[in-house]
Amino acid sequence: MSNRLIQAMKSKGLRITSQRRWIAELFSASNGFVLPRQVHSYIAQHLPGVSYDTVYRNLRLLADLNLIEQFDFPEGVRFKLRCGPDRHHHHLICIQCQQTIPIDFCPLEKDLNLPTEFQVVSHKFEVYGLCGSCAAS
Amino acid sequence: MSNRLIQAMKSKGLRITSQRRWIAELFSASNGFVLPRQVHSYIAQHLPGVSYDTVYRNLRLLADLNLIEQFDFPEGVRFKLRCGPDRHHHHLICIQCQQTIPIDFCPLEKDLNLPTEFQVVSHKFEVYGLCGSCAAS
DNA sequence: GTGGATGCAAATTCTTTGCAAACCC
DNA sequence: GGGTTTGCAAAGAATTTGCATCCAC
Repeated sequence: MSNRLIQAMKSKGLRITSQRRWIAELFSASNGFVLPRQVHSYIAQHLPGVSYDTVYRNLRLLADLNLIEQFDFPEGVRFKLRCGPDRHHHHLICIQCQQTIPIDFCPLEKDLNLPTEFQVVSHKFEVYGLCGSCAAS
Repeated sequence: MSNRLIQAMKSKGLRITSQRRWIAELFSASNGFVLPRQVHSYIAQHLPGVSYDTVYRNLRLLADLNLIEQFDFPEGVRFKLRCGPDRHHHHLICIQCQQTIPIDFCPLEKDLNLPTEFQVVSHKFEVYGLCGSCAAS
């Protein structure tokens, strides 16, 4: 029950309510991107009566604290547990199940030949496709 | 007045209204990402009384027809003219003025060492930062 | 003339906010 | 107990839809 997210929340001084415990539970069990409404219906299975805005507020809070990662998909915003600070990496993202698979390759480590006057601040690199199990089915 | 977007709209069988002419004008004059409301206020300067939903509907339509590119920024969705079919490329994107600068480098042409069971469908690679003029000011 | 496009208004959906009651520490 | 968090309800914002009128072809 004391997963990484719970620990991180504690260290930020947040109170560990049952709602937050289940949010942490969900993100720890999945490495994919989920929609706010998916989070809410998951929590509601365990805590009937949980309000949508509590879930939403917590997702926003966790994203602001940089504990989860926010990502804008065409169907709307999705969240996933932020990867540990171990090593910079990117992801393969399954377009079917939103599962993510880390990859080590980073384009910015290559010789990009960028115009010198452009000051790089950040970058985004993702590969979309079908993961092994989604491709099989 | 007969820019690429206008031609593309004609070839899709769309009627060229003055609203659409100004939308085409805007996208042809800019290589950056613009918000729907920016598009609307630009059109409204030339066509007072143009409705927001007409602009919005047309942006959606052009995006569906793949003539403009939709992109989700934190402040909301933005659009820009789709690059010509000349050569696959990526962009530097200025986080200040949303200007884009094409770059030839494509990570997928490199040796990524992806897991073989993953079927790649598409990819995204963008570099964010400050363009020359924004960095100077 | 006719079907597609527009403008208006209202409906949906998504996201945010205020506040009293409930609960964690 | 005290300050956070929650649930409810309502406000805002973004996006979509219905429909009569208008206009490009």
